[in-house]
Amino acid sequence: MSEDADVTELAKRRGFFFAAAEAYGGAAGFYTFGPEGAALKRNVEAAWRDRFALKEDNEEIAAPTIMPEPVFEASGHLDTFDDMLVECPECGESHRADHLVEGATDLEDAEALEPEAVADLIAEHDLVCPSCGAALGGQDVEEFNLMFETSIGPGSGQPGYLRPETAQGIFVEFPRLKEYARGKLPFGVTQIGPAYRNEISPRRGLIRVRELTQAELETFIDPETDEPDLEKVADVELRLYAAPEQQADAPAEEGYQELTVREAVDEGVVASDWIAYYLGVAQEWYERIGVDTEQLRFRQHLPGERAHYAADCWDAEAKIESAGGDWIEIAGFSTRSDYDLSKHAEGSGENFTVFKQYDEPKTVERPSVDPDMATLGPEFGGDAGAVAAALEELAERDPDAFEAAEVTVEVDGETYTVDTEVANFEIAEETEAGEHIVPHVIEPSFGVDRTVYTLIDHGLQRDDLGGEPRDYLSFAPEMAPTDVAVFPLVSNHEPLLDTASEVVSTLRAAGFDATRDDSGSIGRRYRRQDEVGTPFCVTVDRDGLEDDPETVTLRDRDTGAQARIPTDELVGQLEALHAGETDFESVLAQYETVEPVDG
RNA sequence: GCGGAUGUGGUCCAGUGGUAGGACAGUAGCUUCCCAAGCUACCGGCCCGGGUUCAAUUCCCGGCAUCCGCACCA
Repeated sequence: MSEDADVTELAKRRGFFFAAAEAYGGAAGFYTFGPEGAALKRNVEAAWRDRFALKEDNEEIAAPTIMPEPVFEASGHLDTFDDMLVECPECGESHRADHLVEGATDLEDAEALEPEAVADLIAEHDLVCPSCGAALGGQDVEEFNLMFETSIGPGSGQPGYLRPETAQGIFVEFPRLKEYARGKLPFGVTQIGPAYRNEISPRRGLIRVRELTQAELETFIDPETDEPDLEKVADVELRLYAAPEQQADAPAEEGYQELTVREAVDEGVVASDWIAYYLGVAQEWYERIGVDTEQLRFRQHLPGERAHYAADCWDAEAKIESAGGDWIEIAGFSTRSDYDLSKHAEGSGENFTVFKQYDEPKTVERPSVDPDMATLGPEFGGDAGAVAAALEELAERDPDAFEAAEVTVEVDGETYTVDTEVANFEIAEETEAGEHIVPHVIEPSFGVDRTVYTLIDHGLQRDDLGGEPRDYLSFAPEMAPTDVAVFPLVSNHEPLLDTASEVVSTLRAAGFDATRDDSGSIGRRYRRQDEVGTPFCVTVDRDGLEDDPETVTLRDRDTGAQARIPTDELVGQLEALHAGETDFESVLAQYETVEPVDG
């Protein structure tokens, strides 16, 4: 992170990201990732997949981005994604109409009303503009649905929406996913992909966009028995900014609590063990991918801030210098309870439960009747069915009634008397092996684009090297768009060109994303790679060709230091560096170093 | 959506009622054996639409986009 370097300018010039469809004037809130940015994003996604799917033993799916309307009716997005705004005729400010009404009346869910009804309420209660005090009565209440609507199929078709979060694609498929998990909790399902929000006013480049990439994990648990393996992250240090501290009238820094995951749980700062667990996993992951942990914190949502589904929620926030030093949300960790699965069960009528086996089967006595319809039919005619049903109901409610010789039931005000024998009453012993429960959901949800932006912002450095200022991106080797660049020291000497080509081929065969550059001076080529964050450069020079065995120089991006290493040891060293098994210090200690010449 | 500012080669900027220049970047060549060197040449631009005008990149209107503030950000 560097104050005078411009992230947006670098991103455009070097192909990280830029406004989409600029040739046609563009559309706000849409960005294209250029070659460097797309590679960086791929690496972020791969690292996330490795940590949150592979290492956690969760399964990844790929659901459609468009779903039919009932999905979002059930999920609550159709209602709560609708913001009702009213504009002040005097000062022109817009306010949440539903919030104004809720503040002035007993209504708690004004959002569920029609806009016209809300406008009427505003007039009825003589509500005024909170900013300037002008009367708002008679102003139109406008509705903004933040979901992109489309229609499925020809003609008027079936209404559908682009998903506002990837999560719903997991929730609606729960009946299948639980089968795949063989009905056993806990299990987790991940998804990485785009989500769409028709923001009223996209701003600040990549930070608020209309199409974003989410990486989400839905962990399905039995809230009564399932515990996370807290030990794995118990000692990870977190910077926590809890709700009470945010409400205190003090600078943010004073409200921070630096606690380990274990301490956060023991002291009750983070109420849910599951959330604490994922905060720890996330902290480690952020360190791994190169987020500056000095610019990272976990902030608890204030009670009024939570999403419609969330019981408790913490955000990971990164401080972004290029966004004016603001803290921006880069991930959210929510306890969604059984909200989503219950809503989809209700909306679809399908089974969104899992069967929870008891440790010991329970034996219960269940009274039942099996009325002899051959007797009841002739006796009561068309009412026989209803009488049978009434007997069943009576058996559950009052089994003792069947101890008499006759039982009486009432159907539609009429009393029927039945011989107890005809009812075939008995008390059966039934064994219950378990019960059907709706799992609860713990959701870590990451914004991939914002993470990419954070890596660029935190990684961008400016220093002096060789007596000249330079900008470079200090990406972790695992994240860098290009793994290694190979240069012939000069471009007018055939053997150097040939050897450089061979080295590139060898590196590519070993799985590296290697690039080659022989245009311009060696210094210029180093700077080009520095600016896109390539961690290592290999230079083929004439001295090296004369060595036995042949050598090349290997340069470290951050320091410019160089080691002369045998060409056939290059792949091994780079693999170790890339995997974080060694660092450049060790490489320098192991080989002859090359003194850079200033100027 | 409101208010303000802005929109000129790839990038950052200057400038003009008679269609425009710099710096950096890029390409080719020469040079060059380790950190944005030099020389030569080249490539490349007035956001879009309408209006005023003999003539608009310039002035006016509208649109789109970007930045800042307000609101919004489930």
